[in-house]
Amino acid sequence: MSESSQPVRVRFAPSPTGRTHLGSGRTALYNYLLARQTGGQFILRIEDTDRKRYVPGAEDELMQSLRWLGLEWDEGPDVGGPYGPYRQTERKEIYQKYARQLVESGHAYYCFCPEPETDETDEPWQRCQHREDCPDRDLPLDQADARRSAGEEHVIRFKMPYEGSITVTDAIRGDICVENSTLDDTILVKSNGLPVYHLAVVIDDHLMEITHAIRTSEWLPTFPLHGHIYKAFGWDQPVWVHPSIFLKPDGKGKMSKRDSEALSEEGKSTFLSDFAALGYLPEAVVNWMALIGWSYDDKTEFFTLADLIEKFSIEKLNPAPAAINFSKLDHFNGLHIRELDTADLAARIRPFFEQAGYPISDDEKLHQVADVLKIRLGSLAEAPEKGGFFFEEEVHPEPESLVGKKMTAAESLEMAQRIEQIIVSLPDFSEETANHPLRDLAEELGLKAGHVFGFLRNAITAREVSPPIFETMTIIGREKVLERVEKAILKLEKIAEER
RNA sequence: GCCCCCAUCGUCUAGGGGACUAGGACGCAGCCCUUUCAAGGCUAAAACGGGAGUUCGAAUCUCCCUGGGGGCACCA
Repeated sequence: MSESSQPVRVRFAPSPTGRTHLGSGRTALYNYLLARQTGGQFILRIEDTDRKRYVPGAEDELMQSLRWLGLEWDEGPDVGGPYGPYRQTERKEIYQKYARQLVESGHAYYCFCPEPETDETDEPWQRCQHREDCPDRDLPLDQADARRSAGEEHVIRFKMPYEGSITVTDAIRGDICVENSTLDDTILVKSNGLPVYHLAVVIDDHLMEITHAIRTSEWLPTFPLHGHIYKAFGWDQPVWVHPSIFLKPDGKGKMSKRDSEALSEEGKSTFLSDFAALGYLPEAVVNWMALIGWSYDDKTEFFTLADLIEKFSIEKLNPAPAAINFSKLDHFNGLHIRELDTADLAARIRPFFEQAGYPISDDEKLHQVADVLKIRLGSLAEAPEKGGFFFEEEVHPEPESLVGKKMTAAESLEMAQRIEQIIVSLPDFSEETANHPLRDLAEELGLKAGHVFGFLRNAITAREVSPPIFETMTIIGREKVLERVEKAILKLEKIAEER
């Protein structure tokens, strides 16, 4: 509770180049938590300066995903705010003005070198690194301006000092010192006039008065460059925080497109917009991803968003890369499902039943089903599979499943008939009234209670596993129970005859 | 190849010189509960990468090695 008790201004700044990933979700989450914890602002900024990779619709998908997680932003392209515009392509003039300032102060230069052939060098490090070999690096500004106004194509490059070193500071790693000789004259403004990330991020963070910049450790290699740009402008830097990246479940490298595709084939995903359909609660996803690279103490793992807002701290961020673990997500999903109140759960499983072809008309029944399913659901998507029979008009058990273990069909038939009699004869049908008579029946016939209940389970649900049979029968109702038991008896009669 | 980051059970982690016979969680195995399945409870197996230092004392500090990860675009 040191620096973070002052209201922060943080931003989540994705580029709309594809679907939103789990890793982005976590970065957004951490930003959000810090903002809410300190009463500061959470800003959404769209970094869309790469027109080639721009994907229409990505921005909508992104915003929907963040809102699904519950991460509402205070300023952004759709909600506006006093520091807009919040879409970088709409800030082009701003960048050009500051880039020019950098050139005039001698920290950057116009470079007229043609773009190198996109030669098929597989190794990125073999490409032109553009340092001493650039003839334009020390071109007098008036000459450069003349060539520009003559329409000559150019970019603006940062003029990296040949000597010396720079130290930048990451909140979770400490100081990072790099020799300038290992750095490049990186392009700041492309020939189309749009800035690259390195320039835009510095200018925007400064102008938007960002106090804490949280981004993944992929940015560590270019962090020193950003330090140089800040220095060139003479601006103060925000507190930099670089949570480490997520590794694939096997811990070998970060997720690639191929990996994502492989995951979706096993019914998993790292795309935020997939989790809802897979039956995951946003509460669980939030809990899960918060804990990949961050921890609170040595025992607490269950967190709501509100808990996280209260407990999150930069100090407890782990600098090491972390593998994602889907079984842990399943675990958290189960925990959060069980935390839901029944009406809430009912509302959340309803679409899954409907999508599976079970039209739900009886709200009271849905509520009862939700109640009984609550401790059995690892995911909302399992609801139809585990409770679909509650909504089926008829059920079709395998005849053989009605024959008890180590019992003959005739014995099973007799048992079934006696069960039916009991259910019919009861003045009032409930667990209290039916339990003992049914158990007594088992004893009388020299059977185990499991035989009786097993038969009922198969007859009524047409499956081997179900919620406890009395709860199940109560929901289905005595009338329907009897109907299904009678049908089961018919099947048993048939089997018994054939033998 | 060059630069940067990192290093505790299979995985996520607690730990920041003595409280460590290294704790928790997931998963896994067993047991209990039990009409099935779960949920819940209990138990087990499971880790400080290696080597030098510093220190009375190192999982904790330093260095080297090894290993892992990231980056090296007119992408972010």
